[in-house]
Amino acid sequence: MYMNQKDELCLNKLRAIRDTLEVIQGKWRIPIVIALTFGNKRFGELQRDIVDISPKMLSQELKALEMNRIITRTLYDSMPVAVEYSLTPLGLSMRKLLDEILNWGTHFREEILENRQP
Amino acid sequence: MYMNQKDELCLNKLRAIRDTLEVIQGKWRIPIVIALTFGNKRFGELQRDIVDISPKMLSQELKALEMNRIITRTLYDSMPVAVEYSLTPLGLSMRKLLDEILNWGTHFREEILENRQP
DNA sequence: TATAGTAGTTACCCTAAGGTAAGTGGTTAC
DNA sequence: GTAACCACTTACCTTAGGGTAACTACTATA
Repeated sequence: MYMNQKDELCLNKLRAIRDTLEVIQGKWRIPIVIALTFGNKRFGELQRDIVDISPKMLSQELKALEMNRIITRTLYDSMPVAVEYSLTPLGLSMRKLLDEILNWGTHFREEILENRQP
Repeated sequence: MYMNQKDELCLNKLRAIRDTLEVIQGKWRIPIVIALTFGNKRFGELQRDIVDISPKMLSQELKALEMNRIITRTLYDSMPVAVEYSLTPLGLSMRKLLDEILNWGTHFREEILENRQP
């Protein structure tokens, strides 16, 4: 069986979409990225900024974001030890995507609320 | 404790983001929406277009999308019974969002592959 | 010496997401 | 009459995501 161009294009699109979703999916990754758009932060700062996140989830999601090259972990060999997290260029490139997610979410809520009480 | 404007703005943003993620999250919702951007489709057509989706998942996700007013289900009282799914204006308004998800996914893949063999 | 802050880790648990396989009730074509 | 298409539904199972609580190892301060 041969694949035509349309099928191949479609598969590429779905793959790109899955890639994005894999990176942004979950409860905490976008909040972490957004927190870091306000500047580099340390583990404790992130924990205080992102209300309700546990150290386990924060640590786990930071590792995943680092593996995906969205953030960088910098260890300062000071006493006591300090760790700083920051966005990579790839992380910064999520700006437009995050804006669209935000915009559509706002639009969605307006539409739903609007149409609930006509 | 009072909340300042910055905190409130941040909470609104996170809520909007959670709203969007709730709608697009999961393995099948975006593929379904994308399939419907090519035109109205019937259950069986969707099942054939979206490779690997089971009737259970398709039915389940269609219901969720309908509840979120992203798609409409139209029953034609013909023999045999025909059902057609189509995007609502709200569903159509996801275009830019989907484009950004697609764009960033493509960019992400390029960056990752690029940096793997420098 | 006890307390708090640095940055996490580990063990355990529960729920939700998703997959598999089979069945349902109707119609139409062979 | 039986096979196949339409649009699903149901029961069952496995895995992944996420939560809680306690613990680690080190340092600084009262």
